[in-house]
Amino acid sequence: MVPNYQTEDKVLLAVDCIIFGFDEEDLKILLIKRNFEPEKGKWSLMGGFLKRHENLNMAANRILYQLTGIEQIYMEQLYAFSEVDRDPAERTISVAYFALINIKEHDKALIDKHSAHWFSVTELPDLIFDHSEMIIKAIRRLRYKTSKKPIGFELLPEKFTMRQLQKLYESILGEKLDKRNFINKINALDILIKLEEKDMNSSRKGSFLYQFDAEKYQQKVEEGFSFKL
Amino acid sequence: MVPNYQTEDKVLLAVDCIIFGFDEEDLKILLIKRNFEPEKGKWSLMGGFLKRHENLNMAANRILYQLTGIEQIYMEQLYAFSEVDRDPAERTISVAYFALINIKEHDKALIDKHSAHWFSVTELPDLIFDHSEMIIKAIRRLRYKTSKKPIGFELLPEKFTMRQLQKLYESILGEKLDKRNFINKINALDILIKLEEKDMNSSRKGSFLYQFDAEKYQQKVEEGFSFKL
DNA sequence: TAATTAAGTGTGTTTTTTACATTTCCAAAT
DNA sequence: ATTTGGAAATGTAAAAAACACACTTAATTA
Repeated sequence: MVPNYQTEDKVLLAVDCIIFGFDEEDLKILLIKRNFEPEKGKWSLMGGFLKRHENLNMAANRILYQLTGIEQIYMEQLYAFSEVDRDPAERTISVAYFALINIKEHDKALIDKHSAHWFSVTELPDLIFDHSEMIIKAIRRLRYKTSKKPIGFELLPEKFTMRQLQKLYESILGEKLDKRNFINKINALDILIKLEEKDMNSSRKGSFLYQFDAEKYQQKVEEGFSFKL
Repeated sequence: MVPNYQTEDKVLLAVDCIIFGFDEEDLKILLIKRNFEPEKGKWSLMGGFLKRHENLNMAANRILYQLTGIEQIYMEQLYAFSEVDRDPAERTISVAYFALINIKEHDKALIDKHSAHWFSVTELPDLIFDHSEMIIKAIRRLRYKTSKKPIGFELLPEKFTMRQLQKLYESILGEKLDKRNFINKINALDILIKLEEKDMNSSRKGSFLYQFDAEKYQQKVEEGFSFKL
């Protein structure tokens, strides 16, 4: 009954990261080709082990930095995966994190170094261990969060069009949304700044660019505002 | 870059359980008085260490069984707590679980054995380590779940009155609800069986008893029904 | 200057949520 | 037998939110 710290089993604690990105069209996940055993040559999430001097958030940050070169990444703990045989090499528990990044911002050299590749969430390859399960759970969580808070701006460039934002939401939620209703709802939230600039790539008319207004957002959160999209 | 399983730091992995109960009036949490070091004599969540042959769910079940004597407990993984110094005795990561039980059902002898005690969530004592933080997170999660799925029947006796159910929801959500609207919503869900029996304790008129209809509920879940209360 | 293409915009309808007060039933007291 | 007290039970109208839906505008290119 009384635990004895000395005699208890210790385990390796891994952190695996589901890195979401968005490329104007599809929600994507960054995967690496493992260049080490076990399961060398197969696709997997980027991961690593928790070190003595770190907490899990620090470990996740470190791992994300290793692959993307980005230091301040939006990131959340997802779930601890602990099946006894999940890693055939050794008893390992993995705490999965998911992260949202602007797909254009990361360091290409690091991607190459890790033989990493962006996969659309609708066309994922086979993955090692329980990594597919992790991704399924991450997508579910992202969907939920998206429908409750205006998350997701991390996935877009600093300036974006309403159309891009809508496509992002559509690809996260996996369904088409009505253009007018979407814009009305977003505007009702009142957390975007409409810029004078237009993006002329998508059409002849050009579409206005917007910016996320972090200050207004923060203020609304503090006022206890509840977001639902 | 390439991990070497041999040289990585291993850690103790604990599981701590937030056990919720409901006593007709208040939402409560079951805490134990630690009879071992560190922090002997202080209040804490019931916990234990993950063993070699178990996954985390099994460990949580084992720990819950130890304290309550109940085998099939509703239970969910909450979050992994990993601050480096959270346990002064040794580097320990704790995965918190929360559980919902019928407060009348558990084994009193075990409670005594562990010097356990039910505390109202509004009057919690000081707790060891980061256990208060765990509880705050658990309550937040429970609130969210409650507002989305008709969870919480696990907290009530098999047969209960509408009033009891409403009080349960009120104590989880921390706010008063309108009686008529509550009943209308619950009835709209169509997952309760109204019994002929009445509970005569609460009033002279007596109030009808209800039962949760697990089959109907299951069916609705399969049909993709989404619940919001 | 006509044609093309995506951007931008508003309203009526339906559904959901909320607010709210009176009557009914039973047991206990008289 | 009658009265009384106290919680249980019940429905509707108003407000708010969600949804469906189609035409006009702006700028470029042929």
